[in-house]
Amino acid sequence: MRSEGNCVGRAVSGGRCDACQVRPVSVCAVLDADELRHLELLSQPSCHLAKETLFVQGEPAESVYNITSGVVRLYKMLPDGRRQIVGFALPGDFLGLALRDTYPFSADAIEPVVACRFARGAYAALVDEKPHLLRRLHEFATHELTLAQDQMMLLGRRTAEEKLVSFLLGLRERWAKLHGGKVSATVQLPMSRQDIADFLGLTIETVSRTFTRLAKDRTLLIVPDGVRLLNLERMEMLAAA
Amino acid sequence: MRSEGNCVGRAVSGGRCDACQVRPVSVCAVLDADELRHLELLSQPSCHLAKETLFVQGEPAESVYNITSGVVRLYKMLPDGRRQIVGFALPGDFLGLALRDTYPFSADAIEPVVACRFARGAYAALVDEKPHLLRRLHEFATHELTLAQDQMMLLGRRTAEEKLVSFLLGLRERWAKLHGGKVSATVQLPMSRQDIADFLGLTIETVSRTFTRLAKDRTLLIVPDGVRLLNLERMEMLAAA
DNA sequence: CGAAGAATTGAGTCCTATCAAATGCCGTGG
DNA sequence: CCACGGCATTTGATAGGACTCAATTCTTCG
Repeated sequence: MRSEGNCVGRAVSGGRCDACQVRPVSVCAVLDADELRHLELLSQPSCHLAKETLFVQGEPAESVYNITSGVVRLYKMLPDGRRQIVGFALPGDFLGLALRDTYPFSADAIEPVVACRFARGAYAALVDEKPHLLRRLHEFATHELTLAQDQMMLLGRRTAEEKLVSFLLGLRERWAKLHGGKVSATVQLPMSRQDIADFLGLTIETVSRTFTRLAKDRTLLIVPDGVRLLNLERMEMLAAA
Repeated sequence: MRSEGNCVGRAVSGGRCDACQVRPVSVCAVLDADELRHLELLSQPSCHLAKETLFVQGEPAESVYNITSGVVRLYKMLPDGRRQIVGFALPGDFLGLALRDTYPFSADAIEPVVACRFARGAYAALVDEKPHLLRRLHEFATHELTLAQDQMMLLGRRTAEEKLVSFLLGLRERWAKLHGGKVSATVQLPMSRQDIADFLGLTIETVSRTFTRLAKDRTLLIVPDGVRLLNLERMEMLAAA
């Protein structure tokens, strides 16, 4: 039982690729004006409230999504309730890279999310006739794979403190790319402590304690909805170590 | 300092796609006879002794590889020596899916390995003119991504026993695919205990103790270079849990 | 047969998890 | 405006699973 994710009122996005803020960093960046017009015809704006589910692991993958704003958590669950977040999708990210028939993980909006939604079949057909689009999808997929392998290193071999610091630096990097390369000392954290814990393979208590310790160190400052990084050098040491 | 990986004597493989045992399960399965002949011209047989390094993380990616026999470990290291194995490449697997300019991880042969090696540039050029080959690479990449995400769940949220059992069942599945779907109760383990530990985010002692416990349980039997699964039902319970 | 590496086993410790309680935050409604 | 309730987060006390260090034992192979 969840909303279909249609935007209230008129189409907010999806019909307006030429004005799209995230196009340069998203899959669509490789399409020319003609192709964009074609894409617009296929796209449906899709808006989601915070905590709303976009799709559930194992369900038939009817749609693929291009996130235009907001953050989405992607996760897998074990039958006993243990959860592993496999990634956070930021604006510009694409959900459904595999174009497979069922979703390999669940996804829900962490904050209000706007996305371009496409019927998977139609999108796959477009990809079939546009090799450069396929090429782009492949680049995105292999980039995701690299991130996943880095995360394996993090989950398997790093301490709680290293995990948290690496996470913050990695997120900072991703926000910077979205903001035209401008890095900020403040890292926005729209996700909860529990989400962070489930991403890093820790408990919420350990995440909280580690934040507190780093704050006492003056390594960072906890601010509303984020952290301000005070000692970048030390953090980069910890993340590299 | 490592051998160039040229096979001793005449070309053993790489020039004989039509006789290739792993072609049906590998990337090349989508190529027709003409394309295979073209591919043969580009391919260079590449043989590697046990423990030999194929390539090192960060190096310029001169070659891509199609494994025809043997097992390769793929891993990342931290400056202080901690290691995370991000995957084991089996016959049919492709190394260099991303076609990027540097290798994102290191690779070495666990046992004697034979592979088809291609200059990355030439292979990329071929991919550019054969969209169905790109499509195939993309399928492989997204499959790898799914495996990586499953591994994230394993590393972040499973206990030592669950990790080991999931690993054994997963490997059994992969061997079965290679052997035409015939599953065997015995799982070959060409990798060392240390390799298994570094794949599962454990220490060698914990791996060893967990094996011993499962053997005392009569859940499995430790045999030379592998294990025989005695209580599949119990193992599947543990892996699902 | 003997050396070297791999694997196992044992004892003790530590990092992170667990359980529990207190505090902080925020939107609602009196 | 402020009290209240519900949820998120922090903090505290304790426990436990996996790690570390150390010593055998088992394999392999010259």
